[in-house]
Amino acid sequence: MAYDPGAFEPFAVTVDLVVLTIRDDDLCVLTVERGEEPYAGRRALPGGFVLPHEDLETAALRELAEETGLTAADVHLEQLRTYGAPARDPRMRVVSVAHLALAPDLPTPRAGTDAVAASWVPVSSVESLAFDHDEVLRDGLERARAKLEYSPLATAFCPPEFTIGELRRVYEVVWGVTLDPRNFHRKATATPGFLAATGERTNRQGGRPAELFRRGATTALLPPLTRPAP
Amino acid sequence: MAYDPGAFEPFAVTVDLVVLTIRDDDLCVLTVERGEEPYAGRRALPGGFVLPHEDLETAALRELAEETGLTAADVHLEQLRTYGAPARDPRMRVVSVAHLALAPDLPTPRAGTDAVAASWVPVSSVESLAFDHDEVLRDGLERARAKLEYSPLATAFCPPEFTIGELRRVYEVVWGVTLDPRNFHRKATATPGFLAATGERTNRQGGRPAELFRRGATTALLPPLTRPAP
DNA sequence: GCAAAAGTGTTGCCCATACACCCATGC
DNA sequence: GCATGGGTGTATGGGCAACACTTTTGC
Repeated sequence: MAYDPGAFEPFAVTVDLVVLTIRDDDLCVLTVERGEEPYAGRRALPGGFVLPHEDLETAALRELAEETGLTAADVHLEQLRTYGAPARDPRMRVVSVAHLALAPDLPTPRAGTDAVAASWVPVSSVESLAFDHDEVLRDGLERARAKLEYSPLATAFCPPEFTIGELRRVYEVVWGVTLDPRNFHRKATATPGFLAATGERTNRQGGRPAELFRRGATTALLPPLTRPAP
Repeated sequence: MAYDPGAFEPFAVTVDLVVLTIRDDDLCVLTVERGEEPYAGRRALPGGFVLPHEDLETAALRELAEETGLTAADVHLEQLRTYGAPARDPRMRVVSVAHLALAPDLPTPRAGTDAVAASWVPVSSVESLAFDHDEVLRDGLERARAKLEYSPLATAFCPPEFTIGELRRVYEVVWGVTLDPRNFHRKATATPGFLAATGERTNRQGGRPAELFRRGATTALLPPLTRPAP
């Protein structure tokens, strides 16, 4: 019965990454081009095998660093879901623990070592990824959209200091909606722990200089920022 | 790099189950007693190895049937999270895909084949489960509590036909709160797709006979049933 | 009648929306 | 001045908590 040693089948375990960022007011996902069969030439989500003594999250961070140069301090990373259909990889039995990462737009394109063909693709124009990665991406997007409502996750798309307008654009791009700037401002600043004022101002957006904020200490938004119906 | 065949370490992959039910107005979790080392004599969540050609969800359903006799039609089952710390099992590298199952109270105790020491334990009096199962249980409870708000999941704790009062008691027990019966009734019946009237009545609760409902067709509660603050 | 549970009506408050309006900058 | 984005004030409407009240059973 359970955990009878010796009676188990070996599996390969990988981590796959749904890395999202916002570039030019577009929600983008990191993809790599596959060089070998199966799915040679097709785009896929970045990922790789978990090493023998490595935690799952550590493996995800290592892959993320290899592909983007980003480290744990730069991104939000969380486990998404595990995919283990028997035939999802035609070569062998592979169970993949997918992770979701949210990153601010990178000024430097990429610092990766072996990220030969990695590139950001707007999620609206992604199609036919390798393996079951279309489904993984769908699940990741759904998770990200839902979590913006009740967690301060949107700040993960922003640089360390940001304006309310920049934060609002994150919500608008991820949700694909337009929000009232006045009401959004009131709501965001009124939610306790969401934002921490810096006292600084910037006029990088043009118009009247805006206050700069850092992310606050809370991990949950009470009350939540609700998504408009349709 | 990613998916280089031959360069992977074999892992054991298991499924673990957080099976919740409500017995005597108490939220209970299914546990088994371990017969062998490690953690011999300690209680643990039920689980076991994924078979070579088996889907993860299929494996979870098989384990669930072995322990409880419950089948897919009887329960709500969803993937919870995957646990893969290198030393979580001292014998070998094991990655466990935990699942959350919600079941109505079972009139028949258990129909399992090898469920020697399986038993329901109130979650308030669970302590020191084997492996990392305390953490798994905590995550499962948190998921269940959160999902009652925005999904019709509470009906999974009820028999096929139930009254509003029975449904309300599910919320009260899982959340550990008391709810206003009048407002709950209004809210539950007003949420589109949540409940389907049967036209039948029952007086099994005593007092004025209550209408019987079945679960409705929706998978999301709009608007959600919000949990009271503290 | 009395207790218990189901269900309805009503009221007042809070909060979200919509939008008028003012502020501070670049050009 | 004018355009652009930042930020505040305020009215209106819908939802929800609180609770009075009625209904229908068992004893």
